[in-house]
Amino acid sequence: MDRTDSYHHGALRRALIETGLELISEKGISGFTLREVAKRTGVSTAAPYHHFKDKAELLQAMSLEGWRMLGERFKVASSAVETPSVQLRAIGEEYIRFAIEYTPYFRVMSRPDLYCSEGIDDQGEVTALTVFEMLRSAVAGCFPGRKKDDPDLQEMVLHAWVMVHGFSALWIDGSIRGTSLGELGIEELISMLFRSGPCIINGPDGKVTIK
Amino acid sequence: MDRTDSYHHGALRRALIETGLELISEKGISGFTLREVAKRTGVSTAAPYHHFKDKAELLQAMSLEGWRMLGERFKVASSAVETPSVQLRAIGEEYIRFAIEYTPYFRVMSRPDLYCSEGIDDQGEVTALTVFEMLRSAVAGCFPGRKKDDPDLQEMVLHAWVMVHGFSALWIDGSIRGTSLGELGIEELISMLFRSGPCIINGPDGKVTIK
DNA sequence: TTGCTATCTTAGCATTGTCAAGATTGGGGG
DNA sequence: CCCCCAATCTTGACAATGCTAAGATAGCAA
Repeated sequence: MDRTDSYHHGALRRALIETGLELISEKGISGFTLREVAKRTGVSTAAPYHHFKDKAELLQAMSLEGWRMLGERFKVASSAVETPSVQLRAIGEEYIRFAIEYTPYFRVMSRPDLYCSEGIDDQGEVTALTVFEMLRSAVAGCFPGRKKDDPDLQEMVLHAWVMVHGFSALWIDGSIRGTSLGELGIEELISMLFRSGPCIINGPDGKVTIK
Repeated sequence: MDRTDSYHHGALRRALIETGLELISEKGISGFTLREVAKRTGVSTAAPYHHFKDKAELLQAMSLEGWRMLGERFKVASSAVETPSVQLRAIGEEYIRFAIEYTPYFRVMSRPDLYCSEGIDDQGEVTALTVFEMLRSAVAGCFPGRKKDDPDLQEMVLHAWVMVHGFSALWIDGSIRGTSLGELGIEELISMLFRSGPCIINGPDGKVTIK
């Protein structure tokens, strides 16, 4: 075998990340193996350790890249000159479409337990926080004049985040497909998610009404 | 060592499930190891294989038990003689509180990839579906007279599910704690989640308004 | 007691994460 | 032009893990 194949001249790091994502795409997170990644990339078992401290650090690198990509998408969606609420919706959709289109990234990003040892000053966290901030400011744009800690604003952020994340997680795990909702197409489900038809309204005093 | 200790006389299965949940509670899913479970239960490495085909089957058993428990909770919440919308909210809260109180169960339940090989006729699926059906009928109770495939009804089911699941997932992973929302207490967040303050309304034609 | 069945153990193999020590590469200084 | 050095990669090994085959042991029944 030609030995120069196994010399990536500084590009191994990149190659490992990409191969890793492919592997996850094929076999899921539990099928993600450092040795397999190395083998597929054409290097020895120990080669990855010259670029990543351990398996967790590779995963963290992939996650970090994912957050950066999602951040970029958010930025593009926000920069479109439209009303704030349209931007917010675009951002929400972006979250979901990212999860579907770049599922391996999303899978890693949603498993902080795999690479945040004590979760303190993880750089991935920072990027995730950045993305969260973008969502938050998108919501804030819809409510000009409200302070940062306005309850209504926080509520909207929570709602938005929880919805897009919940949907993404359930969808890529195939949980939705198994139910009666699975008969609907993905596009239909997405637009359904952002629609506001009848709605249960829970008053602060526990009073509940239906609009 | 007293040998009779290692003989569980038919109760090993139970013991393995419980020890397994403890392990997950301590070290998370990635720290869940058949050998460690066996050791903690006081049996040999191979003992679990007389009760479960493999690691996946143990996880499936735990998941199944979790879904049953959640189903029970749903039933209790539903049986309270109140208005349907109050019941629906109770069920939603139940989902979240279950995830918080029985986190190890919830972690397994949200990882179907770990025990659904080809996901076809998994018995765990069935129980999960049962629970989904309970949620769906709770929503349906709020809209009497609507057919099962009524779009509004489906929309509400989707909203409800996605919200409680999204919140639960983000919360137990600690993702919320890292953000500005993390300053709020869990009770505050939960009631915030079920409140309906201002709301972005996306018309079917793409028109967006804020209420 | 004797033998049967359910249950558990011992021993071992393949895979994986990780590390130590050595080999290989390519570019820069002589 | 050649040789050396730092970066990069490999070999070989160990411990932990999932899993299996073969044998041992417990408790029950006749």
